[in-house]
Amino acid sequence: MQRRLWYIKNAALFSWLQEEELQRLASRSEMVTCKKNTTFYFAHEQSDSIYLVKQGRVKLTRTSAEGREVILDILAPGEIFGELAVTGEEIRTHSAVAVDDAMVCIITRQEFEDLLKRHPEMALRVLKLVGLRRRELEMRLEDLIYQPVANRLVLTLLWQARRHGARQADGSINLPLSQKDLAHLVGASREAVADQIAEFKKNGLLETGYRSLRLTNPRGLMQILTTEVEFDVSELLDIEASKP
Amino acid sequence: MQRRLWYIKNAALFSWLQEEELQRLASRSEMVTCKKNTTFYFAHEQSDSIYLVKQGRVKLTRTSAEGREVILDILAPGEIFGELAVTGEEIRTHSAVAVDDAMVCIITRQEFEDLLKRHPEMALRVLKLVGLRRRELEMRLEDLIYQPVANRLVLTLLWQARRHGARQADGSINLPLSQKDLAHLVGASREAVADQIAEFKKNGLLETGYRSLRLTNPRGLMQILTTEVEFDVSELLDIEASKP
DNA sequence: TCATAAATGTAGTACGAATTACATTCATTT
DNA sequence: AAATGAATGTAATTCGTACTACATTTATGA
Repeated sequence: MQRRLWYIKNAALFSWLQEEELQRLASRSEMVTCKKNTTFYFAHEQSDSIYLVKQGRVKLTRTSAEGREVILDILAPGEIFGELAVTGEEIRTHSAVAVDDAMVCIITRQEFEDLLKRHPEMALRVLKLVGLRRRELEMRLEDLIYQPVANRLVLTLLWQARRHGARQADGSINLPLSQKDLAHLVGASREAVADQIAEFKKNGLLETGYRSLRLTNPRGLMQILTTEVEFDVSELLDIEASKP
Repeated sequence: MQRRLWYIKNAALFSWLQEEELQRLASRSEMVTCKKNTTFYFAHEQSDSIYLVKQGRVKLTRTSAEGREVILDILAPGEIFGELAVTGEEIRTHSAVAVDDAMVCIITRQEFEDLLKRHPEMALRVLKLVGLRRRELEMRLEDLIYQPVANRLVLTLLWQARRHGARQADGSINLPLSQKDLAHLVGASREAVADQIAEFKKNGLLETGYRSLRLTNPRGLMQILTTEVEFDVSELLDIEASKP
């Protein structure tokens, strides 16, 4: 219970609430452990709860009838999902898979809606969240239409690096991602992604591991874009933004 | 002023407000005419207002640095856009073009935020709107990755038919859309779309006109999908759902 | 009303990326 | 510790669709 409180308090969406509300949420929420690689949130089920990631990473996916997967996002502790339940979504359109052993906190939609009623500011915050994710999607849609796999891959790598990358002392960034997941994030075949990775490796931009990558030269990866693409990606990599 | 009030009252997002609020909105909003094919809302500008379409159709687009266009949506009277301004968007990511001679109503973000504060329920409604559009985007993202142009085109035609199609007495549906716009909605080249249209025409599924299409057999178009795709699209065409 | 620009129709070519097919390496489990 | 399955690396082939290039039709406005 104390841990639950701690986790809720540390989620950006809830941190601003008064102690009393936090207590209430903590006491009314459910805490669940999810073993690595298990799906614990299923599309086509009733959209009746909101989830908060407490430990481990969680992969949000859409799976087509033919079994083809799109990864919408990979969430880190402190992030929430399932929030579409309060936007009129009756039936879930996503599934969620634990990428690592994970822990999530489940808040019923009812409870969350009550919270929204008590704190109108919360609706604003959820609105910002949904809006932000929508803008991200619009960007990906555009890239998907107009960018070749190489560019999309770079964008995805930098995006993921920013969200989950572990910065090493030497400036390289570790990314715990399989090529398959990467492909589903990029919207390309696993092989096409592997080919590109091999290419980048040859050019000294990254090193490969089992279910992981190591970006040894993130800045170099960025160059690939700026020569072929016109938009500003510097915000994707906010590392060492002010170096001599 | 009376007309402004009438228009606002007839927008789903505002219709539930009390007369007093409607009056207030009407008096504080600005009404603007936009000639056909003019852009009147620009990406990269400050996100400082919300728009309501009153007359004509409005095309919402994203344009890349290289000038490539994606059409996010085509709006009809009563629909709003620019609502991302209240989701933390500082700078607009869309542009808006009048497809026909159009009229729009402009509400400042400040005014809209005040409205949100006075009516917490409004935040919920905007949330639903943004959430709905996000879900639509996710669907398109998936289609873009896994569906060939033919299927995406059919889906787009049925989607647009539902939103803007003028049903004729004989059951056919008129779609006022150029092939170029269609291509930008589908996420394909103009030529690829033209080829598919020619194919559908040959099979008696539609007829072509200048800047317009006529779906003579919407149900037949749907068949194309159900044989090759697995998901349920019947909701896209809610016409004659209950026929003998 | 004629000129100009935009939209449409079609065909050929080129290219990117999916698909198919394995061989190899690595992790997990019993 | 061996066995099984997953992840990776790579190559050959096929396929879809973008690109290029016009010819034709239709609208628009000078």
